[in-house]
Amino acid sequence: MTPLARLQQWFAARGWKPLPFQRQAWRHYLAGESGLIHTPTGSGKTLAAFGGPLLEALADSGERASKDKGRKRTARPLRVVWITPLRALAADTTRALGDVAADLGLSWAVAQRTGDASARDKRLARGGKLDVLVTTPESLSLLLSYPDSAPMFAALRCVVVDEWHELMGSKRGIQTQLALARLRRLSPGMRTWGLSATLGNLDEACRALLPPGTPPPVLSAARPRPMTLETLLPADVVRFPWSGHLGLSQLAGVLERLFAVRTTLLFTNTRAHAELWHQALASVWPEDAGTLALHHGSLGPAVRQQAEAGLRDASLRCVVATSSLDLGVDFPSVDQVIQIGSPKGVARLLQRAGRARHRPGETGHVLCVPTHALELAEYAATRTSIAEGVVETRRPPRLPLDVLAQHCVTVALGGGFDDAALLAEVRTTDAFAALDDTTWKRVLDFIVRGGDALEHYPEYRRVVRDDDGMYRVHDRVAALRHRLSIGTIASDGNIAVKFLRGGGLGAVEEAFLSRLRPGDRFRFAGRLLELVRLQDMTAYVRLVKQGDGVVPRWMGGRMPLSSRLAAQVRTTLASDRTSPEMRALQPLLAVQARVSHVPAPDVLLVEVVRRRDGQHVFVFPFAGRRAHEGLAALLAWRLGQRQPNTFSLSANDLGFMLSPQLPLSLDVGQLRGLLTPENLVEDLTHGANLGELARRQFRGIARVAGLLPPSLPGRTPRSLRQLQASSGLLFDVLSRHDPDHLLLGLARREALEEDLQVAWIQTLLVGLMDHEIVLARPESLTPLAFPLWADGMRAQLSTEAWQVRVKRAAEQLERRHGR
DNA sequence: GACCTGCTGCGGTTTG
Repeated sequence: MTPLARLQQWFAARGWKPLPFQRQAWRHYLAGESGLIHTPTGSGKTLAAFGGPLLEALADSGERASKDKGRKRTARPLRVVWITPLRALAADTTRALGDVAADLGLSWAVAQRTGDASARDKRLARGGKLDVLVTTPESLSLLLSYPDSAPMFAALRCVVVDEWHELMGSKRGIQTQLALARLRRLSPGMRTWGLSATLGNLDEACRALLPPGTPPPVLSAARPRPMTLETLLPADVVRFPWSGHLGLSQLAGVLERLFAVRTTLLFTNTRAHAELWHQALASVWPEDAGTLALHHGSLGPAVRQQAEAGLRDASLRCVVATSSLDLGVDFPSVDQVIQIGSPKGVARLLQRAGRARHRPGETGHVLCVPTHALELAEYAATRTSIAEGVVETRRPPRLPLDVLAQHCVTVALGGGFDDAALLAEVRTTDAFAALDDTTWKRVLDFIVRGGDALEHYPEYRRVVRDDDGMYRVHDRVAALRHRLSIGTIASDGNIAVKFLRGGGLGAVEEAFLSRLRPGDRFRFAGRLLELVRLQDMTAYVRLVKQGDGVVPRWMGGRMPLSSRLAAQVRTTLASDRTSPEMRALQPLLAVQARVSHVPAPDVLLVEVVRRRDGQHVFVFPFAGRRAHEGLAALLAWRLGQRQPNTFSLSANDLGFMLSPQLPLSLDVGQLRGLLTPENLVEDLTHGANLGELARRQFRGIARVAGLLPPSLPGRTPRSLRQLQASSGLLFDVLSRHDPDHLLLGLARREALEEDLQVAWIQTLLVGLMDHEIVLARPESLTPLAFPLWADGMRAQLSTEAWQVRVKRAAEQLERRHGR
């Protein structure tokens, strides 16, 4: 039987037929090509990517069987490396790939090599007795840091990178690019196949992943599954909050929908919100409390695994989760997905909606629960974007030299490298294609000597150039420290939360816990806890039955609305009159139109309001929160240059607010002058305090580049304060003695590009040049301005004073608008 | 009567 017939037989035994994109993928694979498989639904992608290697192996084993008849099998080389971003996926994939191979009669050893892999698997991987290796980018780098790994990869046929859309936009993706270049060098015949969800820039995804050359095949799995987006409309939008994010006023409606089906995944945008929603649901939960669970990234593995197991065996009715459940193992028993608050992006909502059960022929569905009125427009805009196939892009970082430095030490450790050869290899990656000779020399100088400012510290002399010209690591301590700090994810300063008798619940930010005193209560992991003592970066707690407690606020990503979605919101506000959300929002938009203007494309709305608490200037570029923060700082700086003044700022996804201490008199002409793209970088550098932003960026960079000592296993982890101190010290030393240091330059560049989004602001300002500016002077806060004003007040006032102010303002508005 | 904007991800030990 031919290999293809064998594989088809395997499909037939399950009542399946190979899908067209799977057959295409196999054909390209057998022709020796690399490519990308793009599957909106995720179904069938594993077999699309794994079928090629299977067919090839089946053909080989047929040949070998006839040649080697009766002879003992010789050692087999590793054939496939499968990279996944999640350990949980590695375990699942290992099982799945092993099963298929075994079914087809291939006596393959399939094992995983991740941090939590079994000792047997690790031995197999290091010992070179494997056919298929499932791993993470970090573990792959670790393997490359061992000198005995090179022969192991010498006959590699294929690398599959799963969930490439997740990796490509981050430094983990860059680490992957560099590792792939290494593998291609060790095994020149190797193919690369990527698996990706829907993405706005598939071409870029290919460039970043695949070897340079002819345009690769990009295969799509069938047509996307139709998806419907439903909004839980508030009973009366006019009385619905104009501001706020938690949305507990919708609790009753949500509860009703929860019990209309068996199992629900309820997504919130922040960990604190997940805790609060879990608490609220638990207080009205009509059945056994054990059927409600919580899942977020600060919870310990045991707590999370319990929730995941409950989803797998369908014993849970509802899990309240954050992005920690966006990806990962599929839970076929989930019937319904609910999204609380803003979806923030098309891709994220699609991803979350896709977590609900896939039944053949059934459309996907997500129920959106607004937390304030304007989110209705976000939902309508998201639906339009989905219908038009507009999905966000992910941009790979350019020339991240910290990752390169780390990779060079890895390669030096894994048998050493020749300067010119490694440079050529590194330049085959998309990220470092433009790396110039000078910078390369400085990277080498950095890992060999520590650079000008650090050359007197022996711990920064990690790599040695030997007499034969090869760069190697000789020092055992340096080797250990390097392996301990491989990877690009920095997460420090968390305090473990543990019960007195063992059991760990997870980790909470140092800044939060260090404010509590023994005896204080807080809510975490869905429980009310009392702090007993704080010791060695661990908080020992005991369970409290009743009472009240604060919920930690974590510091994490900012989750701004994607710029694409923000722009769509403006279009929606201006022109969508038919969606249920926008019909519901009409009364509010009528207020907005009456007292000011409703924003429209090609129009920049500016509102100047005078209140008893001072003057407020609201600007609505609809560009996403990050850009608005930068723009607010820019305008404040430019205004301050004209006349000394002090401003308080606030920004959200739709616009920003400037509240000057001395009132301004603004006209359209002045606004134009303030919004000029000229001198942008310079003004932003001063206005947003780039130095401080760069200093903050530097901590992560220093860690990736190997300048910060890793905390040793089994020892008390270093506190955030210690880390900040050592990275701050380094930053100062370098700034003083080596101001041109390549990592300082990188920190400034990242602060400009990522924190401040200069490129995007530049595009925006150029675009605004031919927008009409509408300057309105409403007598009171408009529906658009209200959330910004409330935010700004919160920053200034205590919680209670803030509540009183917001309430009073809301009441005034209500009277004024005749509600 | 209207309040709770800060996500996710990984990683070492080796000489019994």
